[in-house]
Amino acid sequence: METAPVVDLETLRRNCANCSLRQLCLPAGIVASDVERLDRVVKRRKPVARGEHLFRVGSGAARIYVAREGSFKTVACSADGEQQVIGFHLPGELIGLDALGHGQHRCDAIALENARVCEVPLEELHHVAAQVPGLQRQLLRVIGRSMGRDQDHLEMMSRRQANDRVMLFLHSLSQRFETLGQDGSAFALPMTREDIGSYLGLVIETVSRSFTKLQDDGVIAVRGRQVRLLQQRQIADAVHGHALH
Amino acid sequence: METAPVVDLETLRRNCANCSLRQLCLPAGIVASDVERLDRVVKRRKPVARGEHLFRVGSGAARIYVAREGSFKTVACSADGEQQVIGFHLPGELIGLDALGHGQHRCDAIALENARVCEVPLEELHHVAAQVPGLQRQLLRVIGRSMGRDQDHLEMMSRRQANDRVMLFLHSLSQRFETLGQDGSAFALPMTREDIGSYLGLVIETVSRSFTKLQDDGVIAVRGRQVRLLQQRQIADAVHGHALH
DNA sequence: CGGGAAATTGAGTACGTTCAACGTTAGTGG
DNA sequence: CCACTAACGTTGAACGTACTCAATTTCCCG
Repeated sequence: METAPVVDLETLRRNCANCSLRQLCLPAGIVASDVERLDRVVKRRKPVARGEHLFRVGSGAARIYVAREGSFKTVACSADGEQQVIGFHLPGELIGLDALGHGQHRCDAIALENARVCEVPLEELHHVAAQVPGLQRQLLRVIGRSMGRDQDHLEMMSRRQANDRVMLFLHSLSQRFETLGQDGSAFALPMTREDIGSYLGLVIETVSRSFTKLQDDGVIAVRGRQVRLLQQRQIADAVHGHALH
Repeated sequence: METAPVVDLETLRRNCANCSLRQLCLPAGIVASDVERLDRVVKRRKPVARGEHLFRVGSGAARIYVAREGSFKTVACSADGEQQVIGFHLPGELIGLDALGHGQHRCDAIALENARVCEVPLEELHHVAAQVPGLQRQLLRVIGRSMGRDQDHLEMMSRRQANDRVMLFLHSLSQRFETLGQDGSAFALPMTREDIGSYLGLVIETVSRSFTKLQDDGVIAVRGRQVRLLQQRQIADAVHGHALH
């Protein structure tokens, strides 16, 4: 138990109105009084440790989550136990939308680092959204952005050359870090090479070789999980299909 | 121009309450009086001819569409003009969600056959959804199903073997036809081999060879676009990862 | 019936996978 | 604080599958 003043500070620091992700999250574009109503249905969950599951395949979809600190991966499991990483979720990005369709999660969500999430009960969100017109729109916008990232993923998978896939991947991450107000040209990968390989449909060795190749070509600098994009122009060109050969 | 009685029949046949797709579409689970309110904002569009665009990259996202008769493909265009089929849309399935995120369509939508769509202005849908709680939920369910199909697509792309991709593709189509109340074990592909190849990340020759191989193995029977699934068990096994070797 | 697109088939090549060995990093306990 | 260990990552050589290029056949629509 804590004394009253401390609780207040904690509350203040933690609610939507004061969240650094506010612009990216559900409250964006909603007037202060309505943010308060939204805030009341958002549960702050205790931290999720690295490697811990946020939810699992088959569990009900009573809530959606927003990564608040730390990033997550979602992993689809075939019946035979083969796994595939289908998404990475940086702070401000929604997790758990996969269950909207049939009420059951189709994938596992696992924390890539020690993380923290906001938890939004769907039923209560519906109630608030019905009363706050802007929230409904914003919910669809956020869902739409999530679908856009899925489409980006698909575009990566459709590239024939492993190098192109990796460049697209780095470009996508770069943009998302910049959206978070961080440096998009130098960042730490929160995931392993194995995760990247699974996400891109490549084996780990190929990912490793691609990183090495891109470094040799002077396009990026890699050291472990630390990455710097040296020739953003070249990467952007590859993204737009003007291949380098 | 038509005489009054004919118009009435047309109207009756065309509105949501009498649509054969009702169970799959936005009205599902909404009481009759509310269906009427939804119905009032749904515009029936004049038929879309085979090969015609429903919308194009960059156009605003004022509306979403539901395929009513005939199917569609959505095609993403890289800046260099390279195209990739990112989705097929059978009757009852939503088209145009790709613009929810940023208000602009990221792909072209093209009719694969002479088709007909329902057109739903987003702004008006928001209004009705705010008043009809069930509609909001149903909209999210339909969106969720659409995301589920995207995830299925991704799972196809992640398969290493071309045969597996094609089998997953046929399985997915089969299920969707059955949802429509049609025969899931024998159907006509609405799209070309080229479309299939683009969708699966394979060249057209590989798609052709896979069809031939699957036919030689007795798994399917193909003749042009007419397909029959002979060993659904084997296909289901492949889908679940128990490869055939 | 003719023309053009769609689909099939064949041979050679390129790229990523597989299998295997080695290096490196980070987290743990003595 | 350092040694130890296991997970993570890199590099190399041989192989296999899908791609490329090219020729031919089938199908569909006017």
